[in-house]
Amino acid sequence: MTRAAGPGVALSATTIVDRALELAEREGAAALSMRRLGRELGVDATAFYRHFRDKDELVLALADRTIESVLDRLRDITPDTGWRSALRRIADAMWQQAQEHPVVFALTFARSTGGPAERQVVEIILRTLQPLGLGAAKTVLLYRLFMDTLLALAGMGCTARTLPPEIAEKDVTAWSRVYAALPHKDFPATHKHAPALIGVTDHEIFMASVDSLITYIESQLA
Amino acid sequence: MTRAAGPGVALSATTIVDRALELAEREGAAALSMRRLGRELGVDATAFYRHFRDKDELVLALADRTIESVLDRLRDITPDTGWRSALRRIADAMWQQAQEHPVVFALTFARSTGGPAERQVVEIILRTLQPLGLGAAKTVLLYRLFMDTLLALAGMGCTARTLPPEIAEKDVTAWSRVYAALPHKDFPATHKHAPALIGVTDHEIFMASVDSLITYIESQLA
DNA sequence: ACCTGAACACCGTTCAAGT
DNA sequence: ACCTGAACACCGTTCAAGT
Repeated sequence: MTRAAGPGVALSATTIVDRALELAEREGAAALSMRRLGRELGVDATAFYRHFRDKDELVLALADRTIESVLDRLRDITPDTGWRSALRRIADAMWQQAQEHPVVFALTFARSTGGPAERQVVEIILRTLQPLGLGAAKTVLLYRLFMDTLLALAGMGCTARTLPPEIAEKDVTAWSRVYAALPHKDFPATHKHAPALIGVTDHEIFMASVDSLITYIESQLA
Repeated sequence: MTRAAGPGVALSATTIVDRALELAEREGAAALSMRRLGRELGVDATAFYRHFRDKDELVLALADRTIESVLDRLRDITPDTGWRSALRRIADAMWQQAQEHPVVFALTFARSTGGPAERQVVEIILRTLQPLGLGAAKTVLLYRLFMDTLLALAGMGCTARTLPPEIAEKDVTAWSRVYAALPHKDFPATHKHAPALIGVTDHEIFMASVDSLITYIESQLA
């Protein structure tokens, strides 16, 4: 019989999320189709609809699953952890999530799952900012600034890194092909800085952003 | 005859970009299909392939087209414009681009077009940062930090705003439905701040980010 | 030189039928 | 209660044929 995902393993939401996560990260977002996932699970493509309303619900479930590992990395943050270290640990955990699950991160960084893991992460970050005594309006603005900036930066990086191979190639080489070749005459600044620009890594930028955000929050304390 | 896009208007790359841009922004990314675009232009879906290699090349052409209006808004920046005002004008122009062409912005903010408009914008921003005398390494890092942060923030916003209607609805209401309803007992910080969090706008965040980036660049001058 | 249209190999999703 | 499989309404792209 070819019905189940394995001997004695009944199809369930958890099994589907497990396999879908592995499939997406292994073969890219394009491979995350119902027919492909059904093959992976040994069931018909449409069996899926007994467990999820639609594909988007699965994608959000994948996101919440990857947020669980973020949550694990934040467990040792206590009320005694300084807010700077706490924010750095949160940023680190987001960066790691993006590196480990770039396909799902690219698919969902602009979304809200509303799931259990996401809720807990939100609570932890708000608890970090709350004691700064900035007042409600400033606290929520800085929360959004911090979260949105880092989610967006990491998400943009994952989007670029997980483009279909042919397209990714073209994009990555845009700087070395076109920008490095621009003439000094009309593009003096680009001509001068293109070589160095190619060398800047996403991680450097992300870390500079964390520094910049922490500096900005400090400036708001006065 | 139904061959041409209009009386005397032959099919050309420019005509295709015009119509595709209008179609995408009017009806969303899902409407930007070859068959739909062909109908719009009054030609067969596959006539397109006489003018572009593939759909991705069209998408990048749409991006470069929307960057032209950014360029127009930066024309009055001169060597005499202070770097702070210049960066603010650049940020404003990017924000406007995102508001006017959210669908194309969402599709391409993580990409490099390598096109003529993009090249000129890059040159203008590098010319703004170059005179600060930060040295090559710091100049390129701050260039990437400034550009990537603002592109990513605006792009994430456009992605959220241009989701298919059913999905967008679910996402937008996640905060008001789930977060505002979390109990004080387990989620005291979220319970307290959820109402205010719902009210923070993308534009406030974007402007706070511009402030934060300029402050950070200032701190690097010392 | 450029466009057509059939065709290929895919999508997400619905629904009646099976067990 | 859950899964199957045909079917529907789509995709992007290729290629031989038309003009």
